[in-house]
Amino acid sequence: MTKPKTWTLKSIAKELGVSNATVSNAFNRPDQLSKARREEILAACKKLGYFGPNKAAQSLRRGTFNIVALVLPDSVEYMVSDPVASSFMRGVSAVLEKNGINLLLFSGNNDNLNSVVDFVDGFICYGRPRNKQLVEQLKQVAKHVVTVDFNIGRDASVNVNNQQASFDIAKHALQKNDDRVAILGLRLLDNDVLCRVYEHHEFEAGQSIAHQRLRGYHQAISDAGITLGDDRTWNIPESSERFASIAAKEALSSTPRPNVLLCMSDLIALAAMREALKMGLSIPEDVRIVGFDGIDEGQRFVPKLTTVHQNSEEKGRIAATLFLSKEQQTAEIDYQLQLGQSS
Amino acid sequence: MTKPKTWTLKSIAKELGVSNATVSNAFNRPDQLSKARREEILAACKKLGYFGPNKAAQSLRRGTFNIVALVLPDSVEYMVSDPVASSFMRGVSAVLEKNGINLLLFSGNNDNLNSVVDFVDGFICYGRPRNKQLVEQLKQVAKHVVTVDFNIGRDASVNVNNQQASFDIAKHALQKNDDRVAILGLRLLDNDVLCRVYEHHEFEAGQSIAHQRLRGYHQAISDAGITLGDDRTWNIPESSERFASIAAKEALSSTPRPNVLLCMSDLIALAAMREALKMGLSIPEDVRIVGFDGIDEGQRFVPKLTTVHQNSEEKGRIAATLFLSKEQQTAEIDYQLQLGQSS
DNA sequence: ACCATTAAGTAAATCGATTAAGAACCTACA
DNA sequence: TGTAGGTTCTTAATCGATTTACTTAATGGT
Repeated sequence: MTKPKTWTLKSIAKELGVSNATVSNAFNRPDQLSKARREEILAACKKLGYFGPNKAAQSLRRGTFNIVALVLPDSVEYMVSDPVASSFMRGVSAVLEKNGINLLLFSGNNDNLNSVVDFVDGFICYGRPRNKQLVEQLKQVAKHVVTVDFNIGRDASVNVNNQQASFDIAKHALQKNDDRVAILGLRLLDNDVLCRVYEHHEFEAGQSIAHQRLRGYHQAISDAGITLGDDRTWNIPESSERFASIAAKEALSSTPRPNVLLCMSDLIALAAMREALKMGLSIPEDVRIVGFDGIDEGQRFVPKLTTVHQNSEEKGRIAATLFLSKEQQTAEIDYQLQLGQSS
Repeated sequence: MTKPKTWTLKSIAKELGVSNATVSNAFNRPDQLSKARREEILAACKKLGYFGPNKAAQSLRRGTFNIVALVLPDSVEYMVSDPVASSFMRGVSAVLEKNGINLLLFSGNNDNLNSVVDFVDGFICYGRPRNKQLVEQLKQVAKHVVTVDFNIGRDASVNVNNQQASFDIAKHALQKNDDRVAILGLRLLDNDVLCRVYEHHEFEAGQSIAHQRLRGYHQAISDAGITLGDDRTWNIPESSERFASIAAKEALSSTPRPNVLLCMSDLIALAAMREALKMGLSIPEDVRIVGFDGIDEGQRFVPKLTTVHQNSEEKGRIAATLFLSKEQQTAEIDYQLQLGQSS
């Protein structure tokens, strides 16, 4: 007498001659019915092929979804390609998975949280999204948010002290006050262009990661008694080999030819090293190059890359844990200088 | 007079003095009401801060969700680490993103589709899941499925001819009939152990990628007039450097020392090359090593890796496109031998 | 003036569940 | 015997929307 080909709570209840509530309780609240009844119902469901309450309906009613959206700074596509970002994702997913929570990838290219906000429990936001609207929406409509590497004054956040770390690595790279420094910056500007940046009034105040790191560099440079030329900074729109190579080539052929290259990511630094070697320069004699992130490939490269290592995976784990705990706090993550032969 | 702090279709309708249906239509079916009414309503909603129908409720009613679950062969964690897998993901996400569809990561460690099946439009399944139950459930309860690199006789699938490709690469690697061959297999067995495999009766019939590739190897080996020793096959449970190194070291120190190493992934092949070099062997003179996948790092390694290149990103794009088109078909993907100096 | 057609909007059923409130029955204790 | 308390189960409201069938009014043709 199996009536519907796909069972619902209601049809099951009718079939078994009990009320809706009883079936629901059998699945959710064992204390609300007798053990005998419960087992009888569960057995019948299994036999009929009803696998339990529909999650979509359940979620609507309960207002919880068992899904968290990971807001990426860029397209999902880009995210998966970036070793640092995927490390972070690895950490996040490990924790969520253990807790039976599903992970939804939300592209930073979207301009509206709206399309997902109604069916997720909240957001983990990895880096300040380019789209300012997203930030506003996170503040206003998100049920729960953990931000990473930036802050919106809501719920929790996890950060690395980018400015301090950049200061440290730059200080290490700089040796004499006649060093010729150039900076290969990652996403200093909002637009997507690869360009040489001459001036940007937001630099000293901006809260993006790039701006924080830039301030660290600037401080170390001025501490070393060096004056940074106003055409010594490049903006690379994304951490990809293609863009980085072009910028590096340009920087290394600019006058005066830099002998110190401060790179805002390891991917950029590696591309720069490849270009430098291709141009016949030796590292670190002719040019010292330092990176940021601490990806594996940097340690395998010859010469080994000098960089700031941040444990991205740990960062992901902490972000996810913070999310689940619903605590309201700011966690600061450690970093370490990783000294190689590139500087 | 803003009554509720969070608006619903109903409360908005009451506030504006129109019916539920009219507000719904204003958002979804412009032809059902006058232009004037519609604009009036939309403007009012914007002003009051109602961002449109709740997606969770909408989904429940409509039965569509704008979410597709990507079923991974392993944990999300592992997936993000594997360059081939992330390439694939990149392709999938690029297409989905363009179509406004969200991507949910579903770990292959889950033993039950149940937790997500009710709120996704379907599944893209990357490689046969270890968990047989998952396969059964995909067949039975999924609204729509596209399988990749395996087949369940439902909806669509996309495949590479693994057996042919493996045959080709092995044929290329083998030169004389006294070659001493060893195979570093990836996930030949269901369990998670790193081991030397002496015999496994499913090998010749199995449909997993590993089994297909193994058959290709076997065929090339026997075509070359070589008899493969029954202790010349290793099982590596996941494509990670750690496991691969151990297996490679073992294989290279086994007797008779192999002079041809057939590796089922580039990651494995690279680890094997590192071990071989560490042992003072020269490549390809002492040992010829070939991989499978065609990842970037293989092309940068010295000596350059000889491998089968499969365009994983394209594979992802095709899988996603197939999913969206809802067509029922099987697509076969090209591969190319990529000849380096490692064989 | 009459009927058919179209446009604009509404009432109410429905998607598939959860849960507060209450009914029916049983036990136990003074 | 009456009442308090505890189990066990049911009724019905609710979550936030979509959509079919229907009402009403306006238009037009003959």
